[in-house]
Amino acid sequence: MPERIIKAFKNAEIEKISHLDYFNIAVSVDCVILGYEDKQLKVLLIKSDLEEFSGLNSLLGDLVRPDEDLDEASYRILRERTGLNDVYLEQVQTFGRLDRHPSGRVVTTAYFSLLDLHHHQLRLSHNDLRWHPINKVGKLAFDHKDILDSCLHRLRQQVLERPLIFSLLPEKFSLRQLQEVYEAILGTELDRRNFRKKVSLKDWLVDLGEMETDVPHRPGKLYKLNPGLKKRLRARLRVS
Amino acid sequence: MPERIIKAFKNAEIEKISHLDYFNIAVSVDCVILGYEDKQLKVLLIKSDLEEFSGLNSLLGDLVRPDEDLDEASYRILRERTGLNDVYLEQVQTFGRLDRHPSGRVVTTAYFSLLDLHHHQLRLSHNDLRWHPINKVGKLAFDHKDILDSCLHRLRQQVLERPLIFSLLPEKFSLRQLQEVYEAILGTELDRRNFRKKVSLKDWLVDLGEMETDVPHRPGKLYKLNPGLKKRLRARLRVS
DNA sequence: TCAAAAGTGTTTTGTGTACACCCATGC
DNA sequence: GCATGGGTGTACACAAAACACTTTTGA
Repeated sequence: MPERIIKAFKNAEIEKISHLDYFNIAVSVDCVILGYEDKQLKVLLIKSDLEEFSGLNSLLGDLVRPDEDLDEASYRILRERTGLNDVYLEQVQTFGRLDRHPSGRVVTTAYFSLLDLHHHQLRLSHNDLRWHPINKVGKLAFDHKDILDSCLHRLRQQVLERPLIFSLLPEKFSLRQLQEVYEAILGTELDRRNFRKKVSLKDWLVDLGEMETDVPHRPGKLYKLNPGLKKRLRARLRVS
Repeated sequence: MPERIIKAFKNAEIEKISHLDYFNIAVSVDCVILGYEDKQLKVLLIKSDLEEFSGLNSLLGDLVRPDEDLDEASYRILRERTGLNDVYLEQVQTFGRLDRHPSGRVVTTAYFSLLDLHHHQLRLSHNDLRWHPINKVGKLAFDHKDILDSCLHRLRQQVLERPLIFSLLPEKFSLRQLQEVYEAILGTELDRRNFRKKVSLKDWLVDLGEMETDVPHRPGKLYKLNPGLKKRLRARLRVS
């Protein structure tokens, strides 16, 4: 750890231990990358390449570089792993248990991200990357199950308040699709009439004047997210 | 940074830069320690001892030691600064801007803490520690104003949902005192009848069968926090 | 003509808010 | 007896929840 930082936190005890190799704490970010498919919420996981966790999956993370912000680091991971740039990302919590990483002290900040799993630009970086239905995620490497749970908890808290959910859908979608995404996230069934009423009271949607095609039943109207809200989402993100 | 960690995150680019001195990122915690006095919410600040911020106040923080958890580090700061051990503490957010610390790269995790400013065990560690009404906090050192704001935002979000507020009060309190704390936190006035109705519907309070004394008006009943909830608060904390 | 989902309104229930009067105490 | 806050209940508005039938399309 650089001398200047130690001096800035002037403290005899720190000076004593600061030169020990083990004093350094590594900083990483882990991304809970969520998508939606087959009426299920899915999370992108990779086979862990650590011996200690052989056979287990883990979230996508990396060490934070010295020249990048925490937010930037999580955007980088997303970009490297999915090829997507323009996605929703939110910091959730930082995990710092002493024994959370078998190779040493690593403090990690968790982010969740919502994206359209069928986006034409989506290119998974690696064969060992797979989408897993969140209801079927078993044991994960590290404390990644805790991280996943805390991100899902945050997502459930926020999804009714703020128009996050649209990042999971293609640009054009029907009200049924939208409702199914909510049901997948919240794990409950919703009443169709009440749902439509509630959504129509917010200013979230724009009627495209188009209809579904290729459905084996009466086609529904198609909507898109109110373009004014996209900006607000980004602005909100920048605050953190 | 230890070799083992670099190997665990196997990545050619990291290996290249990992031995540079500046690669190391320091990890700190900062505590927004809140108390309540004179119908105002107050935050404990200290005069910054960095030249770059001379004349400014800052939050209480310290580097995280290699052998302590993030949560432990924030408890340690609290203990060192106030002498109090048994206080409410919650992690809020992690701040990692590149230029947030003038001496180098420091990523900090923010916690807020609620305590009884008149607790008999409270012993401030330092003469430069002062309680500042949150409405009169001006410019702070580092990004500490952002940190304070984000903690206050979180506190306001949570205070109606969960029985956090009692940590700010002495063990015995009247409904008026309780209402005044809510008003100080939320920055609004509340209707007394509606407030009492709302509180009585929750299971938060136990009627002590005692009355206020030494008040120049009709004395009110005294209450304490339902003891069952103290445990829940601690349990909740442990999760993070 | 059948299956599947679209689309639409009313009633009930619960919750939040506004508001006014009498009571107990200290001075 | 007056000032101060304690203690209580009711009416209204709004939001959430329950609930059923007709319509449109493709197969």
